[in-house]
Amino acid sequence: MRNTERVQGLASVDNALRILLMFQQTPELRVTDVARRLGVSRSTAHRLLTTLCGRGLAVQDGRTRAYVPGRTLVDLAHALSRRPDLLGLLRPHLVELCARLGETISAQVFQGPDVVFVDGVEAERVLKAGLRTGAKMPAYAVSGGKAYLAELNTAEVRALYPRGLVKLTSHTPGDFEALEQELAQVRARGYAVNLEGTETGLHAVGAAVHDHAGRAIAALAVSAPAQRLGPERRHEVGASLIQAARSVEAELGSLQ
Amino acid sequence: MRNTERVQGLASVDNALRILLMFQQTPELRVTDVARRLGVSRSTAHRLLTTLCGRGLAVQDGRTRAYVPGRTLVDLAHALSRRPDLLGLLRPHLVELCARLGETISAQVFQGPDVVFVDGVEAERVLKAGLRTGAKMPAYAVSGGKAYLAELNTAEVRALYPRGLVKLTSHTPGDFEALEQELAQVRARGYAVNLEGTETGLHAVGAAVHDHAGRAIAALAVSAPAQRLGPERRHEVGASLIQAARSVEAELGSLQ
DNA sequence: GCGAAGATTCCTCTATGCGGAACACAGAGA
DNA sequence: TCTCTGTGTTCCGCATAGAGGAATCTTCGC
Repeated sequence: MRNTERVQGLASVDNALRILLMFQQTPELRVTDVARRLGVSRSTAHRLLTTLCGRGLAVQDGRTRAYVPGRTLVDLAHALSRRPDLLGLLRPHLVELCARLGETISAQVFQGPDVVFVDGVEAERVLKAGLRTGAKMPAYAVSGGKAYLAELNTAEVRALYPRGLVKLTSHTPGDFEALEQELAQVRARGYAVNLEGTETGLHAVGAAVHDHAGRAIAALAVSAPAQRLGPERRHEVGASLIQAARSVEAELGSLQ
Repeated sequence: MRNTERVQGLASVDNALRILLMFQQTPELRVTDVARRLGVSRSTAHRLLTTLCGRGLAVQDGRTRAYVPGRTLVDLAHALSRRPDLLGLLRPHLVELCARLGETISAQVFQGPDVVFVDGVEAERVLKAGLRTGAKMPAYAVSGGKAYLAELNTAEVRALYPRGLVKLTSHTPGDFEALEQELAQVRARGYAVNLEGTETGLHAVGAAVHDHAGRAIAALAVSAPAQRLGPERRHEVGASLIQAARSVEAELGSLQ
């Protein structure tokens, strides 16, 4: 495995999933192209493709020998799109916010001490924050996570990190005192900010989304190059995120 | 790997794909359930699920700890469903034929000497032929494949099987003489039949679908228990398949 | 608080997935 | 028609990636 692409979990499985995702941009895939893009041998690429064919997720065109998406893949998608869910509710808001604010926007959900990036829409500028969909990070290092932690009391926050905090950059809060100061500011402002907490040069603003019982269940976050997210802009973005969160919550409420 | 389920290609990849397909019937998956259904250990199931999460194809609900489909999976599906293709054209015909004839219907494409089952709709009766989507079989052993071979000349057919034919059941044609007799009948009738050629007790009828240049590019086939596909019924089904094939061809022609 | 069930982590082991090479196939050009 | 090149497929040997088991952690119900 000489591939330098980030691998999450099982490498063989990850490569097969990447082939599926290639179908979004490339309707027809060739063994040689797949091998090159994955950084694997042709025989490996062939094995992966034939495995996908075995479950009807891909099919080979007998004339051109290229591989195209199989019906089972589309059927799966149709079955899923019939189920409204939180992610489905969030999506149009992500799109609208990205268009209005001109910055990359992401949706995050909480998993114990971490947040997971579950969706996002990328800004269309050349210099922009990229998407982290699928990534998991400590909540205290991410704006959406801070918005969540601000709704817990001190003991609850400490219980999430029994071994203390680990700084990702020099700006990440490194102990509970620093984190509590930040969370107090989040509570006062209504939105959270993250100034180079996960990556140098990157700023972010986040606001929590609540369920009908008032518990934070997700967060909306805008991330951008630091020079584009000064104090005034952050306040403007924060207000937009809070407004969007309230809209999502209203839609969630109407589903109960 | 103690799993007895058919494995196509890489076992680890196949298991991950099966998890994706589980989302069609089961909106939320638990590690323990996935492990049981795949026949693997819980740690393996957990590894597979976290790999899916790494590419945004699944996401874990932080509160319930169950895994649900991720946005990337649905986005992929939506991107694919925006592309009309042969499979897309065939689908409504498969659904209509299945409803009208009351039997399992499948779409097959050709790959050299074989056919691949690329789509299908299963009859709603208790006793019925199952779907073979994803499976590859010798063309001479399958009704859709015979419909295709009937449009080749003798030399072309022989060139596809340089090592001769292999009987799958006692009814599969075992040499070129027997096969040519069958293909002559296909040409006379306009549709192909397969009487227990791949499985004892199973009969099938197939007809080829052509592109604008008149080349067979796919086949529609009805398969059913032998007692339900006597000579008269086969003729009726054959006529319906030919009619549907002509409709698909008209729609294909309108796309040129 | 306790026990049971389920999820996660980590270690060891081996068989599965990998790459390389040979072969098969297809197309283009002479 | 033949040759060459590019691409897809098959097969073999190898070692490491993936699997299972056990310990640990987490959650839930009583």
